[in-house]
Amino acid sequence: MTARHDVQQADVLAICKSCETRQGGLCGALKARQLVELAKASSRHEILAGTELPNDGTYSSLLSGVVKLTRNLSDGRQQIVGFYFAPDFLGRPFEAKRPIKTEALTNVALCSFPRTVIDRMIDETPELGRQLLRHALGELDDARDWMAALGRKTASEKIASFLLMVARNIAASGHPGNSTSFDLPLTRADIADFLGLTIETVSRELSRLRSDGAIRIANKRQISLPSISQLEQRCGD
Amino acid sequence: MTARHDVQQADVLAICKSCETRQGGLCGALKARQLVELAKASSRHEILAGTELPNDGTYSSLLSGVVKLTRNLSDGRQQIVGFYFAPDFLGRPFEAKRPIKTEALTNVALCSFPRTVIDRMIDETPELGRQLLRHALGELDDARDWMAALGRKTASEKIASFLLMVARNIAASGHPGNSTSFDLPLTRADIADFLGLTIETVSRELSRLRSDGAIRIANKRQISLPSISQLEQRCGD
DNA sequence: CGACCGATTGATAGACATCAACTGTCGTGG
DNA sequence: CCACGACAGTTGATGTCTATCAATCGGTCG
Repeated sequence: MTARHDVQQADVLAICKSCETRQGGLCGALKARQLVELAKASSRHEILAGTELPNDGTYSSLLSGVVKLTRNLSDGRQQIVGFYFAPDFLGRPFEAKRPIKTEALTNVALCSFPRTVIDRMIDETPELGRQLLRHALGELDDARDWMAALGRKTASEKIASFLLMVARNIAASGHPGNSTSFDLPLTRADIADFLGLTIETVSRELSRLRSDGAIRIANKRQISLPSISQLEQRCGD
Repeated sequence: MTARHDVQQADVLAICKSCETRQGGLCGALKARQLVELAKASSRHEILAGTELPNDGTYSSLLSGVVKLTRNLSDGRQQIVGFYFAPDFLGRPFEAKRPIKTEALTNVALCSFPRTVIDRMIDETPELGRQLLRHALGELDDARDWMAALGRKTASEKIASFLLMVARNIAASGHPGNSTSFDLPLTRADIADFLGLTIETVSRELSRLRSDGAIRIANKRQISLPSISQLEQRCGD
């Protein structure tokens, strides 16, 4: 964790520049003066894979890595209810109705902001509040998409949809448009907990997709999608 | 639909008073002057059961009735991804990533506001934007709760959870604390589409709950829950 | 090396879906 | 008034998808 009270305005702007553009405009809603103020109040964190993120009210930009949100039933059954991929934005103002655990799937780098600073800026800049609302609604859309998948898709459609979702979020750019490859940041158990399946079913369906030629698998975690459009056929929607 | 350009300030405040308190403070965030302005721009609508609600950007208070949100897969499979019960607040700024259909399950009464008026008031009153964000996050919590149910609960747990959810939202008040009764505003097909089951399974599980004494059913749609706490045991969480 | 963990694969079981028959209710029209 | 069909719902017989139980494999770490 690195404080930044010493940085100069020019430095700050340089630091923010790289993620500002990628963040879908969250910081982009701010005036330069506010950006400087925010950056000065920000702090960087590195979090190891497997660590639970504190659930205080702070907001963070996810600079790198993948984070999962899980909800548990009383007897230990687990459901992953969401992911964050860099460069996404984490943070939950107001407390949730139900406990949700936030955990790093990979090593993670965060740029965190105290809640008080953001809250004050919302008052000064309604556009920032609008961005937060837009972001929350985007998460809501995602959750509802996965509700449809969990309720109505077959195991194999779930897997196909899941692989495409991951690919869209972390696939290395520079691939020809209709194919891609990436490292899965999840274990089979995590995939199962996300898709409402067992690890055995996940494994079987991945194997089937592989033998069908729809995907290639190297070393368990490295996935290639030779034809994205072909995989989309298998999604059910 | 009734325009209200003629009403006086005192009338407006009287009209709003009854729902303002119930709405979890959405209009409560407004100053009296704004409330008057908003009420003057508002219009009442009555919508028949089974009708699809227009997906323009307008916001509405749901004064009475029940509304469902559905998402469809390409081959006709359907998933209900949310409900609105009076007195809730409907309205989606920014367009959704995926098409979602909004439909009245019962006859519905709405008090609608043009988007432009609300948007301007957000600029004037950041607290209103905060309320909208809080509301969206509440919907997100609900969606994630149902993700866990869809992915990890058994059919019978899903039914129990569903009945409790409906009861909490529409049960007539005045019941002794641990029992309640209500009319289901949904068909078995709707319940199935919400819980990711078939109508036959829904019917069977309802019958089983009835023969277990956990619920009583009169005329297919009138449900009594003799013991809420006993039903909560059957929810899995 | 042995223990452990993630993953794969096989055999079997079970929960829920599918197919089908039937009931009761309602509205329509002869 | 009753016949008729349409529709919501229930219940039974059977099928199938995915879970469960179990064995095995490869990699990693102490």
